[in-house]
Amino acid sequence: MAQPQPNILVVEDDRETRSLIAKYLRNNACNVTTAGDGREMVRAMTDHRVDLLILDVMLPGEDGLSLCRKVRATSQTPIIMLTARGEDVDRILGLEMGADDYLPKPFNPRELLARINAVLRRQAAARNASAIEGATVLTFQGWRIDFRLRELRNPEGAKVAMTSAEFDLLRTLCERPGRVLSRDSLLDLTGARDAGSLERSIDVLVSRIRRKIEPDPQEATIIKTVRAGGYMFTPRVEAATVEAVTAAGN
Amino acid sequence: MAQPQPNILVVEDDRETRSLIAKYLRNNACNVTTAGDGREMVRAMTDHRVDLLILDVMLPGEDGLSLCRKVRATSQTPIIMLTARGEDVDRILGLEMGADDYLPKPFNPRELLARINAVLRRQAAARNASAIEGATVLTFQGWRIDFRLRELRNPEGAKVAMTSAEFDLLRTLCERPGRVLSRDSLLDLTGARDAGSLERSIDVLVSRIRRKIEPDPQEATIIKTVRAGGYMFTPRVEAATVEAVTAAGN
DNA sequence: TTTAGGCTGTTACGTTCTGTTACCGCTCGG
DNA sequence: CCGAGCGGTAACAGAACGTAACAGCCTAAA
Repeated sequence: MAQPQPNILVVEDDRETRSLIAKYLRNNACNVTTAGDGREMVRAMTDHRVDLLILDVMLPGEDGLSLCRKVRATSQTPIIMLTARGEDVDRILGLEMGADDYLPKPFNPRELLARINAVLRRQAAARNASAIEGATVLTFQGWRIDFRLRELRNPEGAKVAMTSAEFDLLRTLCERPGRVLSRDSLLDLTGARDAGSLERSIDVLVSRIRRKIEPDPQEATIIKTVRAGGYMFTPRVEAATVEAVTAAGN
Repeated sequence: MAQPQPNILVVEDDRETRSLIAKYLRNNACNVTTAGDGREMVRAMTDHRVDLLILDVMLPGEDGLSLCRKVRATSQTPIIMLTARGEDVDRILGLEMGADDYLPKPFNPRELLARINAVLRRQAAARNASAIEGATVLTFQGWRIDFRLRELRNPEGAKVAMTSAEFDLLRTLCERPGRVLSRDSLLDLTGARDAGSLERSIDVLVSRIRRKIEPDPQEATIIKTVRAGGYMFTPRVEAATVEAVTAAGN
């Protein structure tokens, strides 16, 4: 859903198990990296983006539960825990709610794949839902976009005048950060399709938006161009929902 | 809306899971009470106000679905059900019983918090909407509009003269805050359609209203224009208090 | 009934917005 | 190094919007 080939990091000390899992997943449209312990895991996660973590509970050095908690402290990367025995399951469920799913060994690799897909799907849905449904205010790099008031404020808090079409496009982009959106789908998503418009009009709009929000419009950093692909909104986006609800309530 | 710290009651028999949820929520600006079964739940709910209920499906004695139904019979307290391992059956049952959301175990506490916020937000919005529907007096940004007396007062309390077409349009707009209304539907909603009038007449009316209520008519903030869409009333609208209605009425 | 005054929709004109086009520079493959 | 294709953006024209001005209509008082 998010992307055709999810990046999966397998953390498992037993070499044989590890390569077996990796091989099976690679045969099923996954990019797989492996790590034998916590240190290797950390290195792998700083090296490249990881979409999902498969984490053995029993590991040399720092154990899986502890690693799970640490990962959770800084990221929302989904985690599937592999437990040695069925009896441990309750303990893991009770003690460590940071994991998104667990799988008792021994397991059928097909089931692992099914759970991976389920977790990724759930996550994509949740992220999408929370962004679309609730949030009336999103923030990125200090900027603040308010869908309700249809206004944009820069990091200094000053209002930045946006026209309707510019606002709609920026909104569409920053509701889907990190995804490449084709000109075609942008026309659909902004509802500009009916108004009879060609794909190049998106380029012009992007150019006009960049002039307003990019520090150096010559070298775009917020809205990146993907050659032959479309555009991508790159900053991390966060919903300012909680503050908004609280503030609105009073 | 009710308050910055919502009162949440967690009903879950497993002590460890219960205290973990409670701890996490307390760290995230919630007042939490806990109960281990249905009886404790009822006692907690009579003791103090509960803004949201988190209800495990599997409970000793009366189960979660049954409790959910009973609560729904007498109150509108929002409910989030915790279901054992993702059985769709539970989900459907739970939603039919009147739960507002469900969450399959195991779950990420962040997700629980996100759903809590979503449910509370939804409820606040619904309550506000129904309050607006029946109200005879609405307020926004200190302004006060009284449908019965057909008068508008500014934040200083001074009456602002409105013609009846202006009043009808303003009323129509501020009864539907945050929604883009097309010129066409505005003609319908204000009942001006019969009077044979073109869509541009809405523009003129909006312009006249703005001159009376916008601080800077050049840059509208209360009634926003959505190009090729229509107009939107942006301020948060609240139904005036009962006392205020009485006072104003006499 | 007449008349004055206010309300309302229509028209017209200036302003702003937006899609289209054209031109130029860049990138990539050869 | 070249050519083809892609993207950035200035310039333009058409559409949408804001609003002043006007004329028809209604109401109320004389």
